Amino acid sequence: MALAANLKSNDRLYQDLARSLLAELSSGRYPVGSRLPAERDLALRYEVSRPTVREAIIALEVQGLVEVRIGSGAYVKRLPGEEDRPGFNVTAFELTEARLLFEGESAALAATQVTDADIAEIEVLVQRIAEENQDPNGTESADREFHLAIARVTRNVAVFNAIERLWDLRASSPEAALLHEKARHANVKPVVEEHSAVLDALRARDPNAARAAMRAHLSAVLEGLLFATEERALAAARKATQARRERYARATA
Amino acid sequence: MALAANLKSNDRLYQDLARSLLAELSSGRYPVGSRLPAERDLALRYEVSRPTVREAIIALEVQGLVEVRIGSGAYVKRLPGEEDRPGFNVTAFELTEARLLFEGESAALAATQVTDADIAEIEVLVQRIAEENQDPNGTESADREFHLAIARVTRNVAVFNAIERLWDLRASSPEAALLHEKARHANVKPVVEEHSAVLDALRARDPNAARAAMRAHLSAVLEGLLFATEERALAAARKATQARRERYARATA
DNA sequence: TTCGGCGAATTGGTATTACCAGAAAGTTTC
DNA sequence: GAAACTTTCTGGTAATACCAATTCGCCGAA
Repeated sequence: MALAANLKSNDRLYQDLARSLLAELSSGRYPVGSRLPAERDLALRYEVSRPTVREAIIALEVQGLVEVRIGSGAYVKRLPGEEDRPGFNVTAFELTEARLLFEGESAALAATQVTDADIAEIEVLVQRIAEENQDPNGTESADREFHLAIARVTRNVAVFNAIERLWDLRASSPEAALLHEKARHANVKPVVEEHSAVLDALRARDPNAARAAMRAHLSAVLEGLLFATEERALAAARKATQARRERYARATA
Repeated sequence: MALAANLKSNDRLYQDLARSLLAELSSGRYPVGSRLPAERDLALRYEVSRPTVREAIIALEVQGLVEVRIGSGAYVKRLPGEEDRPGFNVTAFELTEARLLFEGESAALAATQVTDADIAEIEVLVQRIAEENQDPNGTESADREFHLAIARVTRNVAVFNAIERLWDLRASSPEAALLHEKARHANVKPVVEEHSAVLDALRARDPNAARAAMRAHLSAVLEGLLFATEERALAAARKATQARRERYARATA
């Protein structure tokens, strides 16, 4: 099996082969620590030459996915999905808490920098969320765009990138994506209202109001998240986050 | 020239060769857009076989450093030093402003989560700054450790990573490093006092005081930064940042 | 002179074969 | 049963050949 027919053949052979091997890693066929077939065997199986197999394996090696031991074989070092960048495995709660802190300040700074053109752009994004209500993916995208647009208004690349990164982490965390989807379903209207409140604060160029509105919005998201967590019977997780939430709410009240 | 003697030969040949090519890219011999010698030429020059040359080039290609065009050659796509992660070119002002916003919240959250053990650890770090006064690198390192320790106390990995990333960006920005070094020289004692103020707020478990102390500290850093910028006769930059600073100060007053 | 096209030279893409060195497993020997 | 040897398997590297895509110069036509 696994002949040349499996290869897409738009790229070079080694790239196709690397992609195929990547897919096999993702499929769980070769768990971390296991050994890949010998180069000669892979060459036979995929009907390519051994140099081509070596090129594909080197491509995986450079990416840190496999480790080649001379005379022994190529061993799986890391699975494709497991990013090596730190902070990949953050909980949905941590991500949203971080957004609550950072995006609140982002909104406050944005209120001091915002222009009329910015406001017009953000108005469109607020509308889009309401319009794309029917399509879950659509609202997800529009929601992201709204928050990133505000971060962009700060005119601070470091601030923008930090917040964008939080969204990227959320996208790459299956748990977070799942929880947010569950949490958002019944909440599209409140989200629009809360976004509008932030927009109003920006219009008024009032940083404190913008911070408060953004924090109120993300506090609501956090609440929804905890509710969704509870629904999924993650009782243990809820216990920990609940205590934490109360402690933080009590301290900042 | 450039015989096998250039290769370190501890690793596999393709790795040595890739390292040699990387060094040549860094040396500016092959600027972005230029073409590398043909595989056959490289094989002759480095006294290796063409498959080995191909493996090395593929290693560079996977890293996004070169782009191989069939029938044409391998072209330099990106230089080794130039990180492709976004936000690499942020100004020192942007970085410190972002820290002012984010680390203020980090300190506030930390004040709600801090334990006695955390406080003991941070006390040591505050002391180290005063002690390592003579060694610029030492104070730089101790300064970083202090701020990251507080971020760690939040128990929020997303928060910690975001702040750590800001420090990493600062380290990789020559301009920021230079400016901070100039700005810090006469300010070690104030820094220790400001850090102590943050520590006191943590001891009191007072998030609002912690936020205020951290923001005051980073505001002072920002002032020093602007002063250093001025000293370096970056009048134009100062004009932009000055106006920005005033607008933000006026709005949040 | 200029422009278009054709063809040779160059370059990367891939396959084949061969041999070496390190590692692992099996066998023999004590 | 354990140690030493031997066989076998594995990756590392080299050499060669041929194909396909590109490039570029030559040449002829306008």
